[in-house]
Amino acid sequence: MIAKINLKEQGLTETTPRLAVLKAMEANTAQHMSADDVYRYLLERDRPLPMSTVYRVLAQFEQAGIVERHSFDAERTKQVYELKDSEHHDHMICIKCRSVHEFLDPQIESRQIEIVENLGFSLTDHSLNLYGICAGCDRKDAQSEEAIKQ
Amino acid sequence: MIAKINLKEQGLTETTPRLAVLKAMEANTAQHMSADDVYRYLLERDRPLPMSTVYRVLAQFEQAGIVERHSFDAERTKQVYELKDSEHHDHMICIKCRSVHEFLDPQIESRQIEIVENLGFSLTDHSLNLYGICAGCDRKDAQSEEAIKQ
DNA sequence: ATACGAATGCGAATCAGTCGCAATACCATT
DNA sequence: AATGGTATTGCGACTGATTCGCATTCGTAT
Repeated sequence: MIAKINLKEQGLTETTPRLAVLKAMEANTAQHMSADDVYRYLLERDRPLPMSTVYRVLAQFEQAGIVERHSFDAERTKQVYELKDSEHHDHMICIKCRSVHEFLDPQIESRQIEIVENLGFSLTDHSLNLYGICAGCDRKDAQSEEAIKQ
Repeated sequence: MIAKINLKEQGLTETTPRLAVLKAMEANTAQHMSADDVYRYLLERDRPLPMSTVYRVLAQFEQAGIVERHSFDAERTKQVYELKDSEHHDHMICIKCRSVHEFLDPQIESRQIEIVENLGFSLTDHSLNLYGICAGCDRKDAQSEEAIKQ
């Protein structure tokens, strides 16, 4: 659960566009949203905002620590955003259905710190993305192979 | 050391542009090369190739498994390529000087597989990027702080 | 040498994201 | 509630990275 976010507390004045983008993000916590997703959500469910404003507001939110930006797709380099909950986590991305599963593994987390320290490097951030095929798509694959055999 | 690559063995006919790009990559194994780096290298040291061809050839190489494509920069989304040696490895990127250090940690590798298996997911690929400040830049930072104090 | 398909060169197009600037909205103050 | 000054927005034009379409050229098997 993500605590209700108050823009003023994050040092941002409350403007209509910012509230709209925040609402869009809060309404879609289940998925990672691209700027375009936010744009289309607002167009359909709310009041249209120009793309440039969507980008700007998302950048402001990122700076303020309200959202986190990721770039999952190994090929296409579209960026997506998610509301930042207190817990850091890594991502597992299904290359078939593009679904994203979040996880956190303490063992990996602590090992990363060890590696980095051994090299005199100071860690500010990291991203671990696992790409593969999720259980759901795997099942579907098996089914369609069945179908072909018949 | 990377084994000498033979284009024909990888299913690619030997053309002048492909050989040129391969040479450029082989001459710069120490760094990760962007399409633009390859373009400029050829312009200066060899014979110019149009950007579109550089991109095309790099894409062909990627498909053939000759190079690997990464996107390190968390913000800017420029892609870089490196010749694929047999060993997979992860990357540690200095956010100051942009230098990239490669590493491989068996503990993390095996833990990833465990995590994925527990979730019925089949792993095809992964990327682990650690961002921080390298020993060299850390030293420089400390020095300039000294300088300011004086 | 010839012919066929594959690969290239060229520029135009696309795609995601950013920028400059005039117009407007916030909000503290009267 | 009106006012003023700053922060934010809307608009369109722009950029940088990458891709595409298509006529031309090259590589290779005959």
